[in-house]
Amino acid sequence: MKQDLRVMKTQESLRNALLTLLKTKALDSISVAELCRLAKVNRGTFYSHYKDVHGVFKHYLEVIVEDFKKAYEEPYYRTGFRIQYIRPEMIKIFDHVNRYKSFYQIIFHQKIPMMYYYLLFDTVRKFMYESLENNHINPELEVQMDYLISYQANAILGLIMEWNRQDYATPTEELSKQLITILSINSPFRNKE
Amino acid sequence: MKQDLRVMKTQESLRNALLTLLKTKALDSISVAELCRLAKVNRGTFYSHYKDVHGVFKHYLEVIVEDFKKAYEEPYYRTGFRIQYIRPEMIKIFDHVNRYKSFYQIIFHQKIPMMYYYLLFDTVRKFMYESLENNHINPELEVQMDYLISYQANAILGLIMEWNRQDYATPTEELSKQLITILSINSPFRNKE
DNA sequence: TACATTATTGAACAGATGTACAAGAAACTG
DNA sequence: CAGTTTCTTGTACATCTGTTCAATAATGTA
Repeated sequence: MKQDLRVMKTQESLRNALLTLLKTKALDSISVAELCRLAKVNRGTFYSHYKDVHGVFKHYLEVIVEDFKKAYEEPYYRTGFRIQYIRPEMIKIFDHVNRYKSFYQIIFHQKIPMMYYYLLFDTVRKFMYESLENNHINPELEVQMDYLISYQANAILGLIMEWNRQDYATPTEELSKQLITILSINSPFRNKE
Repeated sequence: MKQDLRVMKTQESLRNALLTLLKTKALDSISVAELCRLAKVNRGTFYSHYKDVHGVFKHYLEVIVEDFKKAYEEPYYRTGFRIQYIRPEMIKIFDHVNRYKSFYQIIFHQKIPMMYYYLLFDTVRKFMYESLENNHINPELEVQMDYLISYQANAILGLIMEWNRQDYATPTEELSKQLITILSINSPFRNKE
């Protein structure tokens, strides 16, 4: 049983309308009414498909997360996460973010709800979880996986947020070089000795 | 020139009403109209003080950030950030978050705008910036301060978010122990060898 | 205390939200 | 192709938003 043609038409129309509106105004300033007017969809119909405008936007995020996963899961990544190999892995991620920066700018915006951030956070966490499993590291250390993963995953997102804050001025190559340097620092705030 | 008494009364009334409403419903479900009804403040008056309900909530966040800073800036913290001394520093922060967890639960909620997260992020970044300056580390390494700081600051927030996700089940002592262990791992995903 | 200043109120407005329901239109199914 | 199912539409309603404005009340000050 496939999708009803009318449903597909309605949703596609709303998605196109959102893309059009996003060219000229911020996501959080787009109302359901405005979106429906442009898409020529009855407002009642809208509410039978989505809860709010974010519901429509979420569709794009799913596409992006899909690309994110693809960028990450290419065969040679499965080699692990050792520091000397981190560059080719990360540059792919940074390339991905760079490719979709117009969306990341929206997602990271002050007025946008945390839900999108969590989607990214969870995606990165899942990647790291798999990496850690494959490499079964530090069984002697008493670290709760969840904390280690959340620490590392959010650190990467912190890097990307900084990149976003600087309007993606840093080239991806430079960014991954920065990451390598950061990772090579043993303890984050050690003194020189 | 001090504040007008009427202004103070209005704002206090709105703040109290918000606290009352937060006991029974989520921040994002509280409308300006409802808040004003409970506070017995004219809606027009509301808009001459705040832009929306978040404007009122922000006041509490300022109080919390103030406490955060106090928790961080106690004299002996100025000793630096070396790994062996990180425990007493961090436990204070974790204690702070634990003390205000009902607020952090709100801030970290899916539907809440990123603005509060940025406020935390910026606060932690500022702390780290000062720590790094005092300890003038790795001048030989070519790291852009901004990236290093955003990486580290967001990593800590990742830890706190994970704590929040687990409903603050982990005791603060255990959490700071986890942090020490994580920091002691040289590269985040090194293989054992 | 009297006066000038400033804040609050109430009312009104156009537009938005979220929900409901009957009537009509479009799509699937045999 | 006909019939049934499902979706969309139009309309309506109560409530909320954000803004404006004149009238009124409270405050600070000379």
